[in-house]
Amino acid sequence: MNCGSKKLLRMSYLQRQSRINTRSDLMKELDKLSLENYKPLREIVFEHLREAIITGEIEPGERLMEIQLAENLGVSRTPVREAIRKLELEGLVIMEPRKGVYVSEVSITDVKEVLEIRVSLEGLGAYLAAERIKDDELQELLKKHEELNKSIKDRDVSGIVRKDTELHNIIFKAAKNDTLVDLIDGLMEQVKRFRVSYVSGHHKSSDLAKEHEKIICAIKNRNKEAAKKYAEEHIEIAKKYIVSDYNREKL
Amino acid sequence: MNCGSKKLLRMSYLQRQSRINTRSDLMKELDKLSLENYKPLREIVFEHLREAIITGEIEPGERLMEIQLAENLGVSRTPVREAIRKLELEGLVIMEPRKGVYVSEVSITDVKEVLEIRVSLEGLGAYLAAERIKDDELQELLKKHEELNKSIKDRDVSGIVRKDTELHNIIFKAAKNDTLVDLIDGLMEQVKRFRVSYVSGHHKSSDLAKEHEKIICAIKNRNKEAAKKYAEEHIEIAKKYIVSDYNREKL
DNA sequence: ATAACAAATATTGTATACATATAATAGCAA
DNA sequence: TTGCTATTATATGTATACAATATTTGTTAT
Repeated sequence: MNCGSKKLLRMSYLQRQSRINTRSDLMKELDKLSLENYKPLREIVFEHLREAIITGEIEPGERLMEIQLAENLGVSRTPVREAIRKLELEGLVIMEPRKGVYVSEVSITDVKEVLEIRVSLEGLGAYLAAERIKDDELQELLKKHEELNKSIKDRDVSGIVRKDTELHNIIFKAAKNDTLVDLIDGLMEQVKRFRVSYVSGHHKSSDLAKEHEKIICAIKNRNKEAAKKYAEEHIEIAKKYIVSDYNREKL
Repeated sequence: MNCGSKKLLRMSYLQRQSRINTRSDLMKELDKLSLENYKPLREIVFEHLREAIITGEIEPGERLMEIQLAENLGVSRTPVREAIRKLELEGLVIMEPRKGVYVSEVSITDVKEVLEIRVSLEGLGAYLAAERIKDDELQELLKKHEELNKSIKDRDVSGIVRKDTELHNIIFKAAKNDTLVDLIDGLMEQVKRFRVSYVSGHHKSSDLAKEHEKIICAIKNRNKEAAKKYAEEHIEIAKKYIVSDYNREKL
């Protein structure tokens, strides 16, 4: 595993210079800005490690050693440890006290469980969105839908994945339930780690388009129950493809 | 705020004695046991603080200061900091970098959001339970239901709350989705912090009994859709009572 | 009195030191 | 060899030291 060039992070710490005593208003303003940008090292390390785990750069089962990570990142053990505590609570790593920390494995069972839940939550999101979406959000939704269809037509896979994610995010935002958004985000982390793409290659593009169409129409027509039903169906289908992809790969 | 008698925790650290070189098998066995029981200080601190926050012993908005907490608990800042990182990820505290850590506020909006989600998840739990429950789990469920009804008949409020929680837990266990269990647990923390009891005093006992009856019958009959519907209704009603309790209190 | 600045203080952020436990290795007896 | 103990190395757990920032207090000039 390669965590990037050594001492990469140290700069961001040393950059912070000591106080200048008499300063202009402009300097104060600049200072305030740089403060707003300030992130503790533990945050940087946390995000870095999370990214590395989710993308698979650090593989499941691999051990995370504090000293080694600290040296690679050019920081001390303290921020690394604090970052690891958060990863632990997110379920990305497993701690065995006094033994060490290991990147947790994601089984197909875990993914099935998560998607089972996501079926419900996506249904809820669409239901609430149909109830609460505002006009400008609806416009945004329709626009994103068109963009997605264009990506589908162009067979631009990475574009499809991106636009699809954005589309779902717009719906969740429109549902006006921040807790729901956070919950989904946390859940999907597990799925992302599982190597199959969320938008399966076998999920026929034409079907995908139709499914979205139905959901969006229902939301537009403020038909809550229909929106819920179609959204649930949509994820249910995606789930089936992911599972069958997995089985295919297992052969 | 009083976090208990000073130096309370230090014992658990000092208890761990240095190694005895030649030891019997029995001693090894004892050692293994004490190891399995071993919890890092950060865990103890974490659980302690979480409990204190959930019960309201530490109030929303209150500041958590590392040195003070460490002194009160008789530990150093390190385990306290690591515990706080976890509380932060759970949303129980809010961190402002370089400023401090504050116990997060729980608004009625948050509670509404959580319960909105819980309606869906409880429905999902009952649905899956109806599909997957095993005979012994069903027996356990029926037994708990009787116990709950007894508590209701006796007007034993704390008994009702306890049995109700246990009943719901049995259903979720039967759903065979561990992720779902963890998710619900995390979510309900927020509601518990909100001072209204989850089983509202205004939720008529007779209704409560009927609602449970319907859910359990549906599960028993393996009627998934009905189980889902009744479970959703049940939480929806509870949600209404909690919200109206809140409004009443606000007067 | 009050605003602005400066010094002092308290608190968080980070690094390091020390203690203890686990793992790995080597030596030794049966 | 095999199994045990002793030894060493390495990693984690905890405490403390140091650095930088925020906050409070105090002082001075207006």
